[in-house]
Amino acid sequence: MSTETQRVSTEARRPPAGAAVLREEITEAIRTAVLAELASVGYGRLSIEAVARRAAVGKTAVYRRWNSKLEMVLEVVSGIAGQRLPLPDTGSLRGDLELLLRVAARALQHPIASQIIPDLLAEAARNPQIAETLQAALHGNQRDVGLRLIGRAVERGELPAGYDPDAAADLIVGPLYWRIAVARGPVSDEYLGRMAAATAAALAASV
Amino acid sequence: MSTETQRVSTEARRPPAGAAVLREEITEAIRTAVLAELASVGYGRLSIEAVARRAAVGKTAVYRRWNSKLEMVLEVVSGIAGQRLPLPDTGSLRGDLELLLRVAARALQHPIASQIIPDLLAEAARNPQIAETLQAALHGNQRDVGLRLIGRAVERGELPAGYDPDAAADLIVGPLYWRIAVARGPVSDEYLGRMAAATAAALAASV
DNA sequence: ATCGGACGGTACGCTACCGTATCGACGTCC
DNA sequence: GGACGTCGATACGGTAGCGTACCGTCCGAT
Repeated sequence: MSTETQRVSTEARRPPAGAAVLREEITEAIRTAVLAELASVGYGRLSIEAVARRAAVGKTAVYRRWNSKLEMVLEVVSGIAGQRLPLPDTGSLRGDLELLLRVAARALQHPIASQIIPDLLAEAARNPQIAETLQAALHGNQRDVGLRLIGRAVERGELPAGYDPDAAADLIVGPLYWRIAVARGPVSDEYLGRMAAATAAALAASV
Repeated sequence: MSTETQRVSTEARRPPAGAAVLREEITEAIRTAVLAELASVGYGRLSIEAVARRAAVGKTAVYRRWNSKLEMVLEVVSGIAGQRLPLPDTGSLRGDLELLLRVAARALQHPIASQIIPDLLAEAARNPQIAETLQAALHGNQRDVGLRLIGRAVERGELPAGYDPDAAADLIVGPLYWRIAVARGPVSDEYLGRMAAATAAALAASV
């Protein structure tokens, strides 16, 4: 029920017999509209009608793809948030951190993302479905990255073994998220550098 | 316009001539209802009618106090978030941090706060009025606390002078906020202790 | 050439809120 | 006792969105 989004076709879906498939261009227009609408009014106020209006599409076209606002939003955001980001080995914990922070900062500073992410995170506190989806898409990803990063540092001898990956993630992502999505302060290169140094020290100290 | 919330009486308001004042018990019932409603549906979906229903009060009573949902919410939340929290000097940076984290954790873990705060922060990204209010009430407060805390540490010689208070606030509040309000992980005493140690190290390293 | 299905558009009845107005009941001050 | 203002309650017309059911059109597969 939660994974089955009616009959979305990212590509496939064989035409049953006659013809006519859901047109991908229209699906894409709707996806874009969902994101724009999410950014401008948030999940709570998002309405199917407004999405259809913005996509310049009939309500019918939307309901043909998803049964509800929740289904629609889940499919759209998980498609985006599920992308894994590679994290090359820079040779040092400090370097890995700085790179990670830089990549994360770029992503978080995207105007649409910086509106949608806090909104969905807040909504996740009320809606288990959303929480689950974000958990799978975002946190899972971040935890993996954190684990890899720490694993390397342990191998290099920069950190002792036996680490709590969740606590590490808090230390790594927390300050940046606060800075960008909450306090909404400026994020300079120099700031990211200091942040990386601070985080490296924090990780080393939190055994 | 933004500071004048119609004619709210926290206490005063002299009866003009005849008599009959807005009854404080009712104002209080509405305030409670606003918070409960904010927690359960968020600012976006919050409706005056639902607030009145929950407070077991006529819509009239609400409109008599505030002209709009925005005014109402701003007055209610700033009344709560504006409370300054004292921060006794424990004698060491590490101790001050641990105490601060403990107090903040208690506040953030309150079930109503943990629903409302992320919601309003997300909404603040769209609504300048809300952003301004939260800025004044929350961040101002936190920055002050951070400044005091760092000032003491500098006096003690635990930290070098010339600190960016905003960056310090990111390091102090960020991880905890992420842990509680976003990742929603458990927060044990032991966790807070490790966090305080990590943050102290981070502060020392981020010159 | 025919058929099937997705398309935009429109209309439907229904519900929820909006913000305002008006009502009688009650308390409080003059 | 009279005046006044708040109280809950109810009703008002207006707007918005819901989810469904139809149109007639277009297009690709048979």
